[in-house]
Amino acid sequence: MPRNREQNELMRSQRTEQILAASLKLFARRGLSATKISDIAAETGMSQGLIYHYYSSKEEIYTEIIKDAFRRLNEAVTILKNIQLPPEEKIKKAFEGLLINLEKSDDSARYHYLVAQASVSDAIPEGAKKTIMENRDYPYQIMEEIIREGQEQGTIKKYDPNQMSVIFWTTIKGLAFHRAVLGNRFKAPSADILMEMFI
Amino acid sequence: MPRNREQNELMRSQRTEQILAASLKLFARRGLSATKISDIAAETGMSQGLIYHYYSSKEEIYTEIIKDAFRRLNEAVTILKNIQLPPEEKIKKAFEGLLINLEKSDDSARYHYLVAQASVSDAIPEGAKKTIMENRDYPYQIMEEIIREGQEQGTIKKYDPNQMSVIFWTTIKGLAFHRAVLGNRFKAPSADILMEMFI
DNA sequence: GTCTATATCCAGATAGAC
DNA sequence: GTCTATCTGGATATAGAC
Repeated sequence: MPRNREQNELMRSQRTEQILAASLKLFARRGLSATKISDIAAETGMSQGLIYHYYSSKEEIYTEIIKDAFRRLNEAVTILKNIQLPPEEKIKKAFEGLLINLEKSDDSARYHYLVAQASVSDAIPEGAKKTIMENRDYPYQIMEEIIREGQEQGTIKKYDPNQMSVIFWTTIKGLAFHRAVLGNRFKAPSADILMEMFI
Repeated sequence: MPRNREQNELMRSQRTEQILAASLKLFARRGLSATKISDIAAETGMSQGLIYHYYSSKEEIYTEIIKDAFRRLNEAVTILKNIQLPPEEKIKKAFEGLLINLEKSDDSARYHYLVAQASVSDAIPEGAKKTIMENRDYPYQIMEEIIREGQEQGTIKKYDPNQMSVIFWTTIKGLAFHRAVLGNRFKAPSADILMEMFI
């Protein structure tokens, strides 16, 4: 009994989802080059050959995941930028949202950590490198703008806004790290502690 | 003209130094498995064969570097533990010392970042894994003790000391990350911003 | 779409000359 | 101690059957 077009597309998207999810997990834990296609196959329960039916190389999978990571991050950052709240509350909301995600979602921490790793490494595919170059400054810029605005209004401490933005994001990356080490034993710290640096 | 024993030992230690330095740089940037022995050879200017004269495998080099990293870190932490200063000033000194090192020394950031990476990865040699397991809690414990003491004396803010210790170290790791990305364009933030969380 | 079998290539490690 | 040449294993990617 032949499948129709919708069924085929559904299957295809399910398969690619599985591959991407398994690969994210493995790449975050072992890195690109220590992750074997056979690992991805084992993790998804597919054969090695079948992986190649959907992606032409390990690098292509990796690049796809990096793009996904920035899609998610940029979306969240843009929402933050546009939301109607005073600057100091934006920062609080951002911390809280990020920390909650970090605590409850394995994948959230994995994305953060993978991007961090990929940003440092020069042993990554060209496509991934390009995506990183094009996107990496955006979150820092937006946070810096928010901080500047708050400082003008007198609600945010008057340290160098660029430094403060760097601290905001490196704190998150550091915690994502820690989460990656501890797995779901990780308990996110209170956002209040972090907010002491800003208000 | 034959060399005497001291000259041989000097040469040996110079060679191993070179290999370790080059490997630290490469491992931090690309990870263990993406770093080839031929890369290390090229970076040191030695032949591939010569590397094997000093180390029996890539894993052995890696394990050695991880041990070095903890030797240095533990030494610094122990000094901090024993130095005669009130708790809040210990924390300040610790931040300042770590930030200055991060800014001026490539290797300092590399060690931090490499340990972070190694702590997450399960694709590392057994020996390295063991070293990490045995040492990773020590810095967190000491910092937590210092914080507890300061809280009893009323000089440090009264958030959960365990969370505060985690934040202390993850902040450093996050900044080491950032340093690894930016290289020597990195400008360390003021320790005062970070101290806002503690005093 | 999916699997098994296989070709190819490349990195790790060794051998042996100097 | 150092180099070049080589062996070997394992991972990527392909081919072809079902």
